[in-house]
Amino acid sequence: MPELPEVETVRKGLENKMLHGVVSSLELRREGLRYPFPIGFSDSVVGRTIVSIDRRAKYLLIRMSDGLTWIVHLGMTGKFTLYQNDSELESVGGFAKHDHVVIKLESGVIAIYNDPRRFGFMDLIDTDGEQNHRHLANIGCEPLSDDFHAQALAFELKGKKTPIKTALLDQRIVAGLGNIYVCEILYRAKISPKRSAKYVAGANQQVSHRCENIVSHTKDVLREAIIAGGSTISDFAAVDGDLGYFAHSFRVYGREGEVCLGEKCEGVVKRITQAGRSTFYCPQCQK
DNA sequence: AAGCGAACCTGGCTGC
DNA sequence: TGCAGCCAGGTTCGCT
Repeated sequence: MPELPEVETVRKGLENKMLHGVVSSLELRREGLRYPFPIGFSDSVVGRTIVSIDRRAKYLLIRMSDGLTWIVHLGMTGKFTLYQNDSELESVGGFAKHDHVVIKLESGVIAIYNDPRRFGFMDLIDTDGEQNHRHLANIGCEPLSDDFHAQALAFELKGKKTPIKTALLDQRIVAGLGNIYVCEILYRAKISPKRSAKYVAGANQQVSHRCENIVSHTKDVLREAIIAGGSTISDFAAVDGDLGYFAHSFRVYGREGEVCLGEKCEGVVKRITQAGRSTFYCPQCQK
């Protein structure tokens, strides 16, 4: 389910209840998710302290004592639910279908990872070797960091024939954008998703106003979504990273056949398929 | 080499 | 009520 803002919301929720906690048990209720769990998973984690919880792109990085990092990717349907203690878990009827991983802390807190489609995965790595990890090695810059600016984006897009929609979904170009937010960003930037990346990058030696547009709208959309996620989960009991919190703010995604929300635009939102994914856009105001 | 489509899974919704 | 078909927010693999 989650794109960058949802993963960030989950990160905050876990941090709120689990930071500085010591893992007392790890129960794996199946062999793996998308990939098998790492060998010796439970033994490696039990007894360690959670030192910090970070995020890179859509990856959660749970930093454990003594240089171990626990990587979690939520895939499409991964979520965590947190309970204060055993009795709180029992009060909701215990485990649910697709509860795959159960983390218990010495404080009594329980975190349950649930993932119906099992596109998510978990892995353990040495924190030192993080740059070399197959999933983290080739990821582009964080869109909310100062490194993400118009020149940097133009450099990445330069010479690419692929549509801008597909390019922005490429995690090597920018980290953490997914299908929904890319649609929303291009809508706000008034750029057609069908434009080639190189067209958006513009001519050599100049900073494309289109890239500036995309960068500023990217930061806006992500920040708004993170705020929406954070404000909705007042009590962090469940950290499900559901896009529902921001869904009412979608201006184009999922609005096929509806009138464009743009000022004075009478266009109708269209849905097309690009690289196997649905793209929603307004052919009238996105040029 | 870049750029597609398919594959990995389950569940929810639509239409017959 | 049942069932087939299509869709889903991600990532990787393999073929052109």
